[in-house]
Amino acid sequence: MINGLKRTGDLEWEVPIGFIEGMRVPGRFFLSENLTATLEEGAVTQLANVATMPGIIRHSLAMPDIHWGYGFPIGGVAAFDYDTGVISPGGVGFDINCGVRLLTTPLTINDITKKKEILDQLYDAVPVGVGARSSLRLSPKQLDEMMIHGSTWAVEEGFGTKEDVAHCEEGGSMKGADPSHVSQKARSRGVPQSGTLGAGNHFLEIQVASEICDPEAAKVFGVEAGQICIMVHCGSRGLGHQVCTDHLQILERAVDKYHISLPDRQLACAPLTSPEGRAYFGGMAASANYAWANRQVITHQIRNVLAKCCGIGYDDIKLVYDVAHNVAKIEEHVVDGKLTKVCVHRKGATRAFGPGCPDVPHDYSKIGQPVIIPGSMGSSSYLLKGTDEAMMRTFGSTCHGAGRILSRSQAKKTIKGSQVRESLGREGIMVKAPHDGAIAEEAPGAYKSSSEVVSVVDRLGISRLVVRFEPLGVIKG
DNA sequence: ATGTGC
Repeated sequence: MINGLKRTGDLEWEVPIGFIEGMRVPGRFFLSENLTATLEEGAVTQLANVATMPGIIRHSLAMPDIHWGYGFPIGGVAAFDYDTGVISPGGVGFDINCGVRLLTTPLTINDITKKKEILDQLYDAVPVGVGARSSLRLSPKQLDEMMIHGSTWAVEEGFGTKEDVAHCEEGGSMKGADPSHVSQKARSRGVPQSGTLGAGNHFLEIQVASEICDPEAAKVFGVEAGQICIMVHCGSRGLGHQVCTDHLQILERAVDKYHISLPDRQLACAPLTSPEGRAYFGGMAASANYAWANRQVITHQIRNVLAKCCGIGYDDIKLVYDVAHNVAKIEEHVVDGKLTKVCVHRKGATRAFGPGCPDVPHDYSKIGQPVIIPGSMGSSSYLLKGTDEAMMRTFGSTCHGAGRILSRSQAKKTIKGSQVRESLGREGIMVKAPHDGAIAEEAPGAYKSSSEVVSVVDRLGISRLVVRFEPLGVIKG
């Protein structure tokens, strides 16, 4: 283990104040023995760097899928006091509201006799790849509405049902979205990319619910053993990326203006209550809503394909839930025994609100929020539930996925996409992608084990396992 | 992640 770290529990490590100069709070991260070898020194330094930022509360946190990112580590969670703290695009990531949703179908594995045909049709219906464009032709006014109202806009435009909206984090529509802080350049990227999947680790997968770990919660979430489910992982595409780029530039100047001292330029930030901080929040929330609407439009295309190919009704496909993995939110948490307004940055981390918390849908209120953790290509994905433990220890947060161990370029150098395709094929997993390079970058060997990551958060109790899913067919961007 | 990068 890296020098200077303190083990504080079975699965818990501390980065003590003094690890680097200027830390206001300790860092804390969660890892099992099996995962310690994957820990990068750079990611620990980033965790310590975040601990120097103004207004940070309690700890700079990282989940077991921690890895090196832009400024903040991926897998990072940091809460800042609303009145004295800052907001930082590095704490959210370039893909604002990169997130994932889980759909159930009335089908079982025996009903999937024409898997290739279904995948081909899904591939035709959902544009994938870098720079993918859709056939939607949004007017400037429609794009504004999409950014202000998110999923609600998409459903009003005919891309889903009212029940879908209720089963999204934030109702699929974050308050405070302000399209006036989304540049023309971002808008012009967003229009043709609405309703597209994107590239990298984004995917659309046909899965089967292979293990029910918590029958009561699974029943409430509407998932049964052997059921065919669909998982969609994508974000805000070029629009969110451009919003991040634009505001980083503004916030780099704000750092000097507000006399904020930072160990890394990539932590560019501004006070939450400053005009620059508010502007980023407004643009970020608009991008988050764009992403929720984007996943809703894709859901509509999926429903149409499955209705046609499998003879089921559009309404037979239910949305279990939709979570954000990259976003900053204004929330209230108990700090030193007092309910405190904070801005929680989750970057490659999932909200995991426990039973009875605000924003957990009515029908799930007794169980807690569904938490959706996608696996890397060809590996298991998971449905978990949020817990009281998460509310107390991690500002209601848990992990988001496997976490990379090989960079994209390293993966492409050492792994052949065609071989990955063949070996997955032997396991009965069909892969469709624009080119083999996309498969190599996302090969299972480029990632930590998602099951190990999920087992750590389950053992810690900051979320609890409900269902495990195995992939049958996957579309990669 | 991204109309991909020193």
